[in-house]
Amino acid sequence: MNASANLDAVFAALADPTRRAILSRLAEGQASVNEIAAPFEISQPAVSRHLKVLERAGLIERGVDEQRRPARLKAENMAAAVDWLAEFRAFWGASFDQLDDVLAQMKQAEAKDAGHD
Amino acid sequence: MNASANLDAVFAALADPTRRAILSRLAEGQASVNEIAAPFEISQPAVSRHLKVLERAGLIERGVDEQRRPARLKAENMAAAVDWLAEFRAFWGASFDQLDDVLAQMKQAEAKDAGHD
DNA sequence: TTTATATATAACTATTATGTTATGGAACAT
DNA sequence: ATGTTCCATAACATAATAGTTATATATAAA
Repeated sequence: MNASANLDAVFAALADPTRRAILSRLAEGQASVNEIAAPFEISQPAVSRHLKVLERAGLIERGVDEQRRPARLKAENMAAAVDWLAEFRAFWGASFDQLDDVLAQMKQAEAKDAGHD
Repeated sequence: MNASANLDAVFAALADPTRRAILSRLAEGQASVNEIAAPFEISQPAVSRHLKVLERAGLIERGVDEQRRPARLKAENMAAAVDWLAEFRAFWGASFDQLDDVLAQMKQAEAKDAGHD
């Protein structure tokens, strides 16, 4: 609901390398918990909890497939994060005039939940 | 040094609303610790520690001005964060074909430290 | 030299995060 | 019915985070 609290959750979720790796994995397609956990050395419950963090941040969605609870990417909140970071594009050292256009499109496309911090 | 560890620090730093507000403040120009602390209800030591977190994440630099240690924005690592997030632009729901061009420019502009993740 | 200002650090507390192992429960297979 | 697979949750240990107050340090001013 609160945009700032949402950004808290999104950035906090992205701060963990395991969770970023999970998101990269999900960019290739949805996957079950065991499929997601396979490449990591941590336990399955630990992965389940990472998935819960990602879900609370709105970065993934869960589904139902027999016993499985596949996770799939839901990247809109990444756009919100980029949107916040875009405030600082003038400080990135390069010329990002075009980015303004892109962000304008983004705001239009996201006209669903407008307000942002 | 390590790009992934760097992203850990950057995203973790961005996960706190006080720190995001500090960065927004610094986008208007460098400021001393007391100037930065003024709008907040937390103590000065707390602000000093937030600044240390931002500095370790490479998001600010400190200067010297008599007794003051002014902080100023250093946004390159924000670009690194956006760069990572850009992997997922295809999932943002809109068409961001132009973003590819922007990112290409970004990579060129950042030809200083190339490797990411 | 003493005092004031600006900031950092130390010591402490409370909360949150991340991992573990053990176990529970749902859905499927036999 | 029983076992197997898949996942979640409970209970716990440890570490990191974020805040506090008290104090130290550096520079400037009187």
